[in-house]
Amino acid sequence: MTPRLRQDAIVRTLRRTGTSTVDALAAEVGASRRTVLRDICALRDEGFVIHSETGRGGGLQLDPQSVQRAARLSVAEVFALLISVAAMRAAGGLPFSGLADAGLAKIERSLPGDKLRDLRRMLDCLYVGTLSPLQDLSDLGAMDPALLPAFEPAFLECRPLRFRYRDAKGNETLREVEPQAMLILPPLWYLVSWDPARGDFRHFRMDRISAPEVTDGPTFRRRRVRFEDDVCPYADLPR
Amino acid sequence: MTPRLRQDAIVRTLRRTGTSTVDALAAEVGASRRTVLRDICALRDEGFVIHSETGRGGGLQLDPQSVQRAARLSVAEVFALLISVAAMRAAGGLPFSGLADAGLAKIERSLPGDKLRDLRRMLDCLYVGTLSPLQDLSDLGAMDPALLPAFEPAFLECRPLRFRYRDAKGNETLREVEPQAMLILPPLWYLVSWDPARGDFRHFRMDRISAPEVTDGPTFRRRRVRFEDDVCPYADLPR
DNA sequence: CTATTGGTGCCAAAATTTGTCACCAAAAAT
DNA sequence: ATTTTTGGTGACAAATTTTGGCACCAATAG
Repeated sequence: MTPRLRQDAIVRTLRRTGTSTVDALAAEVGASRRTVLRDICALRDEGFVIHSETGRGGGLQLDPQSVQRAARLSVAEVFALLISVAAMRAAGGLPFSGLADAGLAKIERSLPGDKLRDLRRMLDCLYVGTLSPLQDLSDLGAMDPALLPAFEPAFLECRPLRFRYRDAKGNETLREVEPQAMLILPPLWYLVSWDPARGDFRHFRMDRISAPEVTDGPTFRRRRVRFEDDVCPYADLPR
Repeated sequence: MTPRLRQDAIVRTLRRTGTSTVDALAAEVGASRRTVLRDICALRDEGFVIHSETGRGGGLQLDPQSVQRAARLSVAEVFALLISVAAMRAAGGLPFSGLADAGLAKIERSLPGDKLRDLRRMLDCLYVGTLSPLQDLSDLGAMDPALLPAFEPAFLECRPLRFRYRDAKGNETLREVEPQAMLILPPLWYLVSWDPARGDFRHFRMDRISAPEVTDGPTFRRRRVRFEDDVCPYADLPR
């Protein structure tokens, strides 16, 4: 009898009997009192609420509401969580990143096949690198608060995005591009876009974008993006 | 690495790569060929449909329609995910942070009351601020790779932590403190600790800590931490 | 005070998991 | 036809995890 199976048996018994003592459970599942207590502990760690009362007439009781409602996340939500973990890792050590990955793995694994395909397609649009071109923090501007509300739907729904861009020399231009991917070179975020007017890819630092607007033009198709050397799609990173 | 985690990693890799050989999987998850084959066997027993083909160009392939199961996250895992989202927000705009928060909210809601209280208590140990004291990226050192494996259990289990600390002037001292909280002032991470020898709180920049060790001393109790002005517990932030 | 019941720490025994090695079978390349 | 690549099996010792047993604490009810 594996630990996992025994724990399932304990949950089932508790659901059936309502209240039960540790010793009764031990007899039921054919394990020692000590092992059952350890299992109770493990189940509580996993989120089951198990009330306990000492003394005569006491025992263990499983809160019927604690049956974990599976958190059903949308693909975009899982993607968003992945982004933040990926970005933090790229920025250097992230405390508890191992645990965060374990959690994400569980979530990913709970996604049905078709949603997983969607997620993978989105992950192909996320690139991370470690070498930041930025050496002086004072050069890091604030992101236009209007950017995210426009960028997010444009990126998710493959709609062209129009904005003003201020390049390194301070020149401002008006752009209308297809947001194809995101590149993270901490602490900078880049929008990797296909520029139809120029027939080529262009990178835009997100903190230099202003007055963004989702156009009502037709949706575009995703293209294969190419980078050099130390930049790789997040999906290909070993985890 | 426990069998369960390794099997999760194998499923993720197979989903990511489409087709993969046993040896590639073994290298990826850092286990022997034999172990991977055993894991494949176990996964098949659990209901995953994994096609295989011998000979050149052969390999393993996971049927994308394979089972899904509810994601049961532990409190520590949820905490870890929260940290990375919190850190990214603090570092400035995070694309899709709204979605990430929505996802986290769903996960949180799926946690039963008890575990939610635990999570809240952990969140009280997480502080974020926006003003970084750092203006020159060259001053940002690399975190000691040994830090996280020592810090994480010390923080989670309330065990004292011993380490060498190099202050701003370059002086090295040996410390033994109680890790009470984490403070994020991107891109810096601080360990907020109670120093029993000095009877006061002290902040330590994580990238200046070296040779960390969890002591086998008694566990400590969490204390109320106080900060000024623009630093607040993550739990108090509107979300 | 005593009996009952949950809960923890510790340690050695038991069970399981893992790595290594030899070897088989099928398919593709030569 | 032979070699190479790739999945798969069996066996056994080493490493790791799980388990049982024990002593003991805390709370509660009679």
